[in-house]
Amino acid sequence: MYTLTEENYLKAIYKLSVHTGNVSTNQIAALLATKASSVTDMLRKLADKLLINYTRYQGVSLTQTGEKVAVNIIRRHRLWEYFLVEKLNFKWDEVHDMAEEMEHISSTELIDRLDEFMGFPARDPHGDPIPDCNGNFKINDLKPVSAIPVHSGGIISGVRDHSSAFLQYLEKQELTIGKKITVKEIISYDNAVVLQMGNKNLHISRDVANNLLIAL
Amino acid sequence: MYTLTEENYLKAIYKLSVHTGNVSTNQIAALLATKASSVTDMLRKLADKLLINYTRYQGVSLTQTGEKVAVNIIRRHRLWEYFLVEKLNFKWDEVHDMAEEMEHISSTELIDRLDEFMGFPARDPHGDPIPDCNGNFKINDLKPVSAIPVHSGGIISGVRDHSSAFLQYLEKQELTIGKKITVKEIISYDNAVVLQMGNKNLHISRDVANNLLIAL
DNA sequence: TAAGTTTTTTAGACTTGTCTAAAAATACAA
DNA sequence: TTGTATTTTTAGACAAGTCTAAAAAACTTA
Repeated sequence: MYTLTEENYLKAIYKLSVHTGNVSTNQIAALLATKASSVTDMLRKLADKLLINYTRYQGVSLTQTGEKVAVNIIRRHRLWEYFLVEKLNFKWDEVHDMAEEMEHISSTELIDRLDEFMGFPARDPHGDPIPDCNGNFKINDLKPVSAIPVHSGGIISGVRDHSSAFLQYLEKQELTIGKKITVKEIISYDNAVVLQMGNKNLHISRDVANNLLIAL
Repeated sequence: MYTLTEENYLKAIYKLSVHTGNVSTNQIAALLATKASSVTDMLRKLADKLLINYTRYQGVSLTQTGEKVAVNIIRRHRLWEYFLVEKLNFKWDEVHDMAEEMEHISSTELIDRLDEFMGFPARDPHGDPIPDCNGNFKINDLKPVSAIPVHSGGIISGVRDHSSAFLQYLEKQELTIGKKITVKEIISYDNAVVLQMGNKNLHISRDVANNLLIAL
C-alpha cells in the first residue's frame, strides 16, 4: 500500500505532531536523520496522495487518512515489541530496531491475530499504549518525574527516551516499570532529583527525570 | 547486509539450482516475473559482491557465501510459515505471501529465538525441511506420486507447488500432510492417477500427481 | 522597517532497480 | 557449415529516494 519510506515519514510526522501543532521540515529531517531538501521532496509526494496537509513554508499536519496510517504503524510496532519481550524473552532495550523492521509487514489480518495471540495487551514493554484494531487508544496521561512536586510520587509507567543507553541505565538502577517511587528532594543547583524507592534513596539527573514517566 | 532485491535474487537462484546445475538468465527472469535485461544487471552486481559465479552467456551458480545467504533466507521463510500456522492459526494456503515479507527481517538473534520458541520444528507446514541455525538440513528425499509404481504408496509429506490454488484443492480432497495413500492405477490415456486413501478411491491428474510428494 | 540569520525550497545530479529496443552471442537445423 | 531462432547482453531511459549548492521566503532584532 505505502512504501517503507512513506510509512517512516508518516510515523515521524505523527510523533512530532503529538506534542506540537504543525511540524516543520527541519524537525522531520532531524528525526529521520536526513536532509531538509529530501524532506521537502517527500512532503510534496505525501501531499499529492492526500496523506498530509502541506503548504510551502508552512509546515505539515497529517490528514485523517495519514493519521490512520501512522497509528496503524505504531500499533504494529508496539505489538511486535510486546511479542519480542513477552514471547521471545528479549529485554526492553533490545527490541526497538527489530520492531522498526517488523512494523512494515503489511498484513492487517496477521497483526490482528498476533494481537489476539498475545491476549490483546494494552501497553508495550516501554509502557506505551497499543492502539486496538480500529486505531483507538488512550493518549498517555503519564507525567515526567521532573514535573511532579516534592513529597509526591507514583508508579513508574513509561519512558520518553527509547534509546538502549537510557533503558539500560534504568535497568541498572532498577527503575523499571511497575516500581513505586517518591520524590524526596529537588536539588536547586542542577535540578537533579532525589527519589525514594523502597528504603533506598536514589539521585537522578534532570535529564533522566524528564524522560521517566509515572502514573500518579 | 543485503538489499531486499538481492535477497530475492539469491533465493531464486538457489531454488532453481537445486534441481539443475547452472541457472539461466531467463529462468531467473521467469521466476521473479521480471525481464532478462534486469536480471543481467543484477547478476553483475551479485558477481561483484562474490555471491555468485557468473560468466557472460554461461549462466550462474551460487558461491559458498551466496548459498549461505540463500539458505538463511529459506530458514527464515519456513520458520515464519510455521509460526503463522502453528501459533496464529493461519491455514497452509494463506501464509506464503506473509512469510515472503517476513523472511527479510534481518536479525539472526530474532530468528534463532523464534526457532527455540517453537521447539525447533523440523519441517514447515508444507513439509519442507527447516535449516538449523548453522544452515544444515536434509534435502527432501520425497518422491512425487507420479514417480512411484502402481500398488505402492506412502505418507503424503510435501508439495512442490505452493500456490494457494493447489493447496486449497488438496485441502478439499483431504490430501493433506500425514495421510496414507496407495497408487491403485495409472490411466494410460492421460497419465491420471487413481489413489486409494482409507476406503475411498480418488482420481488425480498428472499435474497434481507431479506436485504431491510422498515419503515411502 | 531594514539587515541579517535561519528555514525551506528549488535545481541539478547520483544510486538502485527497473524497462524497451537493439545488438551480440549461442544453439539448433538442414 | 551456413542460416535462422533463441537467449543474453548492452545502451539508453525512467522512477523513487537521496544529496549538495544555491535561491527564496520567513523570521529576528535592532
